[in-house]
Amino acid sequence: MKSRSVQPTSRRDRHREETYQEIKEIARRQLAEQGPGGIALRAIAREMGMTAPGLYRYYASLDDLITALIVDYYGELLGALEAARDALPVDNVGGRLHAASRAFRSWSVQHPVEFGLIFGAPLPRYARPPQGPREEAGARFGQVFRGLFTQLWARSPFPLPEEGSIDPRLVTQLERYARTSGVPLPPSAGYVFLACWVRIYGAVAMEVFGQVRWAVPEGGPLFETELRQLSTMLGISDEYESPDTTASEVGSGP
Amino acid sequence: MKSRSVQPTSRRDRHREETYQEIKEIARRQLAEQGPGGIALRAIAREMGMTAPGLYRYYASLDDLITALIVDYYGELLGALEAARDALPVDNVGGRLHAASRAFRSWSVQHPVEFGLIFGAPLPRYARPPQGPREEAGARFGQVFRGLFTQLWARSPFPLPEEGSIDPRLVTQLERYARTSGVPLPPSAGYVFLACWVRIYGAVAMEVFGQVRWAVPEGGPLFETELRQLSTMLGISDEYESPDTTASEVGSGP
DNA sequence: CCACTAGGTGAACGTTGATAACAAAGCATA
DNA sequence: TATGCTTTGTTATCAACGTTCACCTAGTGG
Repeated sequence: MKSRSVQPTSRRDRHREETYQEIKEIARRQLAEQGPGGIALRAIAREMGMTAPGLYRYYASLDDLITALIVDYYGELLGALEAARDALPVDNVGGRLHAASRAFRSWSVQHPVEFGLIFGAPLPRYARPPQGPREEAGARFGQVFRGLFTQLWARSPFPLPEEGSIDPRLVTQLERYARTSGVPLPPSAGYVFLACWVRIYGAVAMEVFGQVRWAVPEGGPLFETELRQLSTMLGISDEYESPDTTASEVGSGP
Repeated sequence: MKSRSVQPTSRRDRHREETYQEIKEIARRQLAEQGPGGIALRAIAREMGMTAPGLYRYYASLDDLITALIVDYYGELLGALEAARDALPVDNVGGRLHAASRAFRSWSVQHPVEFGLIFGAPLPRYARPPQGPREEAGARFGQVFRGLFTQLWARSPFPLPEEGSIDPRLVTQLERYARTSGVPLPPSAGYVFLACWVRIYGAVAMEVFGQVRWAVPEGGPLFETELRQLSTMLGISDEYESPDTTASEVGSGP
């Protein structure tokens, strides 16, 4: 790794980068089409006009490839969230929170398999690396909501549940979290944040995993209602607006 | 299929039933130890002292085996729920609801892989059968909470959100659900039920899938707090009691 | 021009799910 | 009791998988 040259994009390096992208591209299509586990090194190589062992010059194992994919997906989801958030003015914190939440659901519904990879049970043989780019991506992802939430709290504090109604052990945990991660939220506000996230995650996960179909054929309305309830809870119901009806139409897969 | 004999448990039938159980038993251990995807027909056969094709006399495919496992797990989870519920007197609806909810979390935390199989993303190559014993098991599972919830509502109606705050499409969906499934709940009460379930499912899924570890190392306290909040929302906070502290200690996996 | 290395191939190992052809039990009936 | 069908299991085989090794080739840098 002699990073001597100012122009690190040599002819070969560019080709290598292209190959990286091509591999991931094909893996993505396999993932989306065949579901997880449909990612097969040999199939990728075949489609690329290569042989399987050649891929090991790029990824040390299938797990590494999948990890790279997850990181990419995380990044794209993060991008979608930030884009939705930044489409509104900075002072409209409530609107930004709504937009980010909706973006989270939209992306998840449109990428069910990928959602499962990120937020669901770990893949069969796939061992989740404990500390790596994946965890970092997760942290940045959480930061979006955390940031908006703390802004909201700083701007106009919303009513909190009594401390007594929160499990003391949870209070301890939240205090430690606030201390180590530098999030200036009192424990009960931290709990409200967690509770909000639980509802958003729960609603989306249930929809994506087809776990709510027995009651509700399509998850959009439920999510919208949850969002609205949350906004009243956080005192930003004024900034709640029904989404564009055209944007909520999503053809979910089988 | 001549069901002529009154004694269907012939010598062979018993042996066959034993073999069924042995297969599932080994598959369960593989699942728990190796994670999903660790279930391999050949490995099962090897461990049984058989050859792989012989297993096809019992299950038409690996998917069928997994489906059978899921149904079994569903049944056991259901049993745990009912047991926890029935440990309390029938008139203590609130307590029963708490007990069932806690049983749901306990089982899920103690069976993370199995939980993923039931409530998470479908397995790689596994195609979820649209209508079968699995759906039936899911229906019975939901019935536990639905039953308690409707009882609770019939006994002492809790405050409901204004109809106007619920997405009209969701109202329509809930009306249709109440009509087709015979659950005598007004739409807004149906929404409250769904919202409660979203929070319970969300909290448990996040804990099991390790999606909340960044904030909270152990999910018990968060779940308890959620449960308590829900009970206040449903007007049964009087019947809320802190669980036995000894029962909340659960050694979660790596 | 020459040496070195990155990138790719072929063969091989051990694994998987699945099917087809065939043998041996078990069981029931003539 | 003897015959014949059904159930249960085996062997052989196929196609696919991840991964490793030895080898080759083409491009790069000195």
